[in-house]
Amino acid sequence: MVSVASWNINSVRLRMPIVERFLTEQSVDVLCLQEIKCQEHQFPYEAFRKLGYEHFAIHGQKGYHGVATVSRIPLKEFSRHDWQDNGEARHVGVELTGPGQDMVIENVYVPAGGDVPDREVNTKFGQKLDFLERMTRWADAIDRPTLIVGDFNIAPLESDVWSHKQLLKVVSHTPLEVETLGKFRDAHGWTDIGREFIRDPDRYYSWWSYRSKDYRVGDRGRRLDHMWASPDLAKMATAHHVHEDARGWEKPSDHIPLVTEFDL
DNA sequence: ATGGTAGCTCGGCTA
Repeated sequence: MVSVASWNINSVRLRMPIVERFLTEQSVDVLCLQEIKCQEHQFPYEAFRKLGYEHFAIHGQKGYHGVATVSRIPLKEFSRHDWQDNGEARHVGVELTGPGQDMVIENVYVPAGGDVPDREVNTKFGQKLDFLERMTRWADAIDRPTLIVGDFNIAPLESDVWSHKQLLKVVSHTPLEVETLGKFRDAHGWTDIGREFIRDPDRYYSWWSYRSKDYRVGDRGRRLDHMWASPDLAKMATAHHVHEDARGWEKPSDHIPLVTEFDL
């Protein structure tokens, strides 16, 4: 049995108290973090080692973005893709070398894409689409069982957002983004593990904005975080957990952790 | 129609 978690942590240094709480309570084998907002040398390695997590693949940068895969199972880092071609730290790929041997885990932080869903007036939106298209070309060539997790910054289904109608022109839920993410899915035949366990049209959110006093009011959430697996690997998934309570913890991230368990 | 909050770092960007 191998369990893998994904969590956009919005500064790993500031968030260590709730990371410790999560790891102590859930005891996952591998934790994939996005938005660590620090450089490799600033990463809180010791705090993780004390909890039994001694294997790391960190791709950081100063102040923004950054991803980290932390594990109590030995791993080997084997790739850092720059699908935006601008030097931002948004991906790290590892291969487990202990239990769950040969499993590949890709940890990705897709660009948010700015406010205006038009690449002519908003460069960031174009960069987001370009990132997804380069990732799609990469996925087309994958030839081993792979799990890709992270903050995709897209909520593809109507049941992934609090109001489909009100978010149709909001970056993260526009038809163009959903179509572009659909091409990525089709390039490898990914299985959306979250939706295998919480079927459409059931409500499933992983993010609530900080820009309201109480995230519970109106429940204006979106499912921006995902765990997608190669078809054969997806068949080995035995459970999926959405830790919504973490949004209400002390000094929370605006995203919550997702966990998938595999019988390998 | 607008502005609302958070983090990094100390002005302004990113989300």
